[in-house]
Amino acid sequence: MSDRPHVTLEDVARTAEVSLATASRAINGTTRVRDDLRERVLSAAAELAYTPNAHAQALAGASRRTVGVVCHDISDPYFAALTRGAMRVADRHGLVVMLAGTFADPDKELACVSALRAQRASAIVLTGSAFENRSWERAMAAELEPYRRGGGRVAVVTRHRSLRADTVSPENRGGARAMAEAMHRLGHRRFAVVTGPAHLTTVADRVAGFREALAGLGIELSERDLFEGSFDRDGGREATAALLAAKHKATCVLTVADVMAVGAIGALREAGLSVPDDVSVTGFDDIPLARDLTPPLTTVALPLERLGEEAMELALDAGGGSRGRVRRIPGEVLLRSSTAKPRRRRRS
Amino acid sequence: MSDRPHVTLEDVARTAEVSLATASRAINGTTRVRDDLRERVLSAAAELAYTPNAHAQALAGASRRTVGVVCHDISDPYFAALTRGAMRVADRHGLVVMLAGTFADPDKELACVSALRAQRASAIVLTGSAFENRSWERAMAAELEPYRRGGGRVAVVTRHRSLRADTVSPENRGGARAMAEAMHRLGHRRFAVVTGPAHLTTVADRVAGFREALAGLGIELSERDLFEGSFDRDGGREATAALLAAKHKATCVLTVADVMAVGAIGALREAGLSVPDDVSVTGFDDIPLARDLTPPLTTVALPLERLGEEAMELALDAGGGSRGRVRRIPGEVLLRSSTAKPRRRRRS
DNA sequence: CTGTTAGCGCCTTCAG
DNA sequence: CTGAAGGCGCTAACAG
Repeated sequence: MSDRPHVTLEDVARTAEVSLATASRAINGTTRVRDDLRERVLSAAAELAYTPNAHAQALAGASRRTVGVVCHDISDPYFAALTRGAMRVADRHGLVVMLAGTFADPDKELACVSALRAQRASAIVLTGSAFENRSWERAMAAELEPYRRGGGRVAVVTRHRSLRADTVSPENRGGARAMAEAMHRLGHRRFAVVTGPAHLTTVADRVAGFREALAGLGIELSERDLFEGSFDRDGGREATAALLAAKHKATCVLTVADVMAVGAIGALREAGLSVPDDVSVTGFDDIPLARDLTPPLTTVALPLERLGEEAMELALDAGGGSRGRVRRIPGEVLLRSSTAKPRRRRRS
Repeated sequence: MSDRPHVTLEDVARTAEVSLATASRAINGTTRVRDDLRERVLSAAAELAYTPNAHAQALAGASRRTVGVVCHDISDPYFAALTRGAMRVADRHGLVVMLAGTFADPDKELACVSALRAQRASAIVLTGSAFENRSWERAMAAELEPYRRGGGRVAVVTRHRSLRADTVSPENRGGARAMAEAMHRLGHRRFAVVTGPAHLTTVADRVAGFREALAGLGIELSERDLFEGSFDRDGGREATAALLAAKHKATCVLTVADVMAVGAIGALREAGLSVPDDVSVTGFDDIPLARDLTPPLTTVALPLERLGEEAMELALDAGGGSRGRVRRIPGEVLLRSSTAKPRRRRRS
């Protein structure tokens, strides 16, 4: 038809031979419009394959149909599940979500929030761990503050209270504590921790939980019992390789995430050790595939999709008045077969 | 500071005591601006925490910094990996991606494209299987056509040529053929297929590949050898349960996706069968965790992230002239331990 | 009910 | 180099 870059409402109005306003009303159903006119407008719109320009709509102050979700890495099952939950409720509200992946880069995360702010997203959900970094934290708060002042809502999962946003808080520390205690109860006395980057609050909290519980049971976790890797499968693999190289005598390896546990199990196996016969391994999160591993992974189960759903709900629910509702989500220790009583004879 | 809902360029200009135009130029670096003025503008912007309104920018015809990716379900490792690749290249180009999840609902998929169109996304990548459905297909084409006419670019992964978009085409059929042949070569003669919804082109293509290869080897796959479930882990589980209930005598179960294979292995195990000693199981895709399963999954490996990357690259590269470049991506049979030579004695 | 008109916030010719 | 003015597409008051 036309060569115009885009079909606009004006084109539709002209084709239907009505005024701009009438066309707008007919399409949005804002006000009643005489039937025949509406017919004409609608068919003109269909014929021209008209789609309203969301930018113009937003500018004109009508819609705010987009929300943002920012996460570190969508290909991590943890974030995938969270995001799915968040998307589901956004969808239910007829909102489109802009997903921003930061690849765990603090600067990029700031940039994402800025972009979302520019898009005038009506809500932003920050998932995943924050960075234990004062200046970053300040910068993020500085970005969020004006966003909120402009009417934006924000909710976070596992973040510092300092952001003063509604937060969904899985009990990382408590879950870790429970897991360490459960392993102790199973009979383990020599532990090692396979952990991720210490500057991630999630990591820090979980390790703290392990340490706390064990200390309470008379077992000190020293720096030499901690093996750090990236917060993914390969990180788990490498950290465990280091553990093996150090000839650590642990009978139980506590990891801070299921994905790391997967790597850990792989490394242990390659070294000829059996899980759980020689070493027990625990995870954290209960990602979907945890139960399908062999052996099925003992882990601290978190209702991942629900975390995402709740966060989005908080973000969308303008209620709550003063900033800072907190919804705690407990984790549950799931004993599966990657853990067992320690054997008598020491390994290696 | 102000109570205005949003800080605008005008606020910045006023604070800096310059004109709107100068403020704009100083911030965008479009034209040279006297140093002191620029300083003033920039510091005013910083002080007021100014963020340009992306909608206004887009409306004014300047930027088009968003691209869309639509997929069925982000929590499926296949889509997660694809999306990750796509996001990576978008990121590299300084673009924000809007991820739309359709939960495998054709209507929702149409709605997503419409929303992306409204956002004037500069490019749209459709990942994941199309639906084998004439009227849906027409509707999608009708939505895409005007989008393109308006300058929008679109690329698809595994879709019908009928959409006439640039496409990245993993060789589902060829890969399936190769897998079936490999299993035949291993010695298998009795096959069953655990498959997903037949209306997904991906599923259809893969099954066709199995059938084709087997037919060439003198083995007919009848309807009774096909067990259908949803396109995920649980679907694989259920389809396999049905297979077991039917007392199918297959020595090798070909599945159309790794996630389904995971379910299949679980079901087989629960029935007391050993994989691969009693039954061999194959997957398709090579999702990240495939190698970490026990036994590691024999599968048709597809470079998932690259699929996403290439699709986004095609979408972003206005070149290519006439619509319809096709980039074929071969799959590679990866023999791991979920498959083995069939045993002599028949099972069950 | 319907049409006219004034912005929404920004960019970009145009003059100066 | 800087300022004033028009317009991007749409909606929401206003008048008719």
